[in-house]
Amino acid sequence: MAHTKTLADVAAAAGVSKMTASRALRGAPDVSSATREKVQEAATRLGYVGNPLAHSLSTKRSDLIGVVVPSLSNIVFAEVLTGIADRFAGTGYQTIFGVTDYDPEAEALIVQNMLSWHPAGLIVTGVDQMPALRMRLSSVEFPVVQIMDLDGEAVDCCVGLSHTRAGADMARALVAAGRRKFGYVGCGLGCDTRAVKRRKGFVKALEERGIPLSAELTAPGFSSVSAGQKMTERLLAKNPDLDCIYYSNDDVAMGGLFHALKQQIDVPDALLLAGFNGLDMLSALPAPIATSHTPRREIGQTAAQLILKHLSDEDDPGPSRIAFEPVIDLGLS
Amino acid sequence: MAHTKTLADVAAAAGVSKMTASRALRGAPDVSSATREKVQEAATRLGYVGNPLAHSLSTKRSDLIGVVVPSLSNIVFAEVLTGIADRFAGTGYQTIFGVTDYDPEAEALIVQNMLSWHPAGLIVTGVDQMPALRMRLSSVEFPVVQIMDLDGEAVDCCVGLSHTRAGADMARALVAAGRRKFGYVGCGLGCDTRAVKRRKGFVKALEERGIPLSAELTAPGFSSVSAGQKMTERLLAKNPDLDCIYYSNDDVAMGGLFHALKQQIDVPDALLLAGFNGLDMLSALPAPIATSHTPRREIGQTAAQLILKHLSDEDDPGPSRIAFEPVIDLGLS
DNA sequence: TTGAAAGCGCTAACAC
DNA sequence: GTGTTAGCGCTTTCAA
Repeated sequence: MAHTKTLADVAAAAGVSKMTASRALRGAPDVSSATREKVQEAATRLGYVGNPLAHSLSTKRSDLIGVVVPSLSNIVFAEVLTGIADRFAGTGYQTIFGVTDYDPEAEALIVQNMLSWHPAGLIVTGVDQMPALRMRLSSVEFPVVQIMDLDGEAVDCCVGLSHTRAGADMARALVAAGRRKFGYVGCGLGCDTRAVKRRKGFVKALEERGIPLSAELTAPGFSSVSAGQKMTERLLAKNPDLDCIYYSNDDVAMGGLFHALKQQIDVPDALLLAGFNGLDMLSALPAPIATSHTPRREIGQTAAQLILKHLSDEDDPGPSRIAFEPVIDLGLS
Repeated sequence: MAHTKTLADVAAAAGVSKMTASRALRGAPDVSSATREKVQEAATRLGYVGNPLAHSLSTKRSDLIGVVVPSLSNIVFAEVLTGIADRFAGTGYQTIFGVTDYDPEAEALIVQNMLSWHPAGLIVTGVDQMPALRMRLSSVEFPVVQIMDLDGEAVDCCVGLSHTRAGADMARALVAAGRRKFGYVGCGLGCDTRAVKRRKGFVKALEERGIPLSAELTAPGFSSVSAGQKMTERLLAKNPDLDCIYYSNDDVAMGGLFHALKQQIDVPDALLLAGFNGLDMLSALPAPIATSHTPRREIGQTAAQLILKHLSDEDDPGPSRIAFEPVIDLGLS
């Protein structure tokens, strides 16, 4: 590509001015269809590709959508991203993304950096940003969507679910299913505020029914199947009489199941395991894991949709708050 | 953000010209340390954030790194992305990414679109791009790294492993472990060229030892645990005498394991299951799955590192080809 | 060591 | 309907 074709080249080739070419290519209303065709023909012939850099600098608005997630090793966020990418595919918007590793300061830095690109919209995970970042976000002039979590105050738009309530709902469902001796196993509660909320809702709902949490084991570090396995082993060694364990998520719960299978523990009759997310994989497991199904992909799509709506609407539709209801599935058929 | 601060503001505040401010901020050599400090002080005081759009337009080179992967629902690519993001964190480069859904035409479109951003580098998955895209890529003036696959001709740099050989190695290891009646189960071979290569290497290595593939079941659609479970059930129903099944990857193999566990099949003694990737999760399973451990994260980091090297070096280091050797683990302790 | 002019490729705002 | 002018915010000349 010796010399990238510019609008000027197209205009020259079509025998019109740069402005007319620009208008024609963007489909502005006031261009005669004759010139429009001339210009389009010239553009395709030259293989003209617009320069979004120049475009954005001129309009002070890029077609970039910033997306910030805490982690990618967790399949859940990968699915959310897929939903986002899905919805933006073919719209001309480009997603740029950042991974915070659950570090609020890293998040602030990443967002700050994204802002310098003058994005058309921003999607960030959760509602628990640092105060400085919240303030910064509330003063931007493009749509901001906070996803996954509804427990807290949103800056602008918000798509997700109440994790506190999800935890409480699960507690009620498990009690209704006859469980009484509860254990809890969690990973990364130091940084995953949503897992903390679920645990809190869970414990509170139990207490409201006069049932204590009999045992608990938490660990720093990211959640993983193997962590779940080891922690379950330790928890059960000290508390063999539990009839139910609530986990910070499905991954950890699967580790618990694998331990139980090895130990020939009767799941779910003797011990019911409950996670969170409703990973597809669960349906294939040799024994059931109770879970709350969350629409990850849909959350991503909805967030993207919301941004598109804000960008297309003449009149700003204002902040929205879209709540999804996780569906509890105890897996007891 | 009423009026975003520009370089002109900083310059004015520091009492110098725009040019001097620009040079000072970029750390150009020929600026007196006195003015440099003045400018830097003014910049931080005003909260100045450079505009990468203008910068890129001017230099005709952005700080964007394009990353194209076939899918995100597969944890493998999420891990590669994590590695890439890791390495670029704090370098000032921004990754923009696209998901092709294993569609070569979508890939061509996405890359074309990325090129218009004048990225500083590009990372694409595999070496099997459409000819038109290959040609396009070979003529760009920034580093291009193809990742994951080494079986084919690279456009520029290449980081990954030979899937053909990985399949063959696994076949040899399984034969050495005494297996003789082989089955194969695979998903999405219509689009996942790397899985196809592994299967091909596997079958060929078996043949070289005079062992045929006794049974095979493939299906369109993306790989998943549940697909693996169902397909294994069907395969074993017709071929109960298999003593080993090779899967297109670990996900599908896990589905197979779950089926076997339900059926009380003795894994691995009666039936050995083999996948590919070496997912962390495998170590927690109640029965072993043979696998080839691939360094996903490391591949991502290496690709990023390669780009950084090309961008920093005065003299172009030229195309590199970095091969990783997957480590086979039969899980038979 | 510093500054002034010109321009990256595009578009908003006016003329014609 | 179409062209002209003047930027967007930065950097690359080149001159001082």
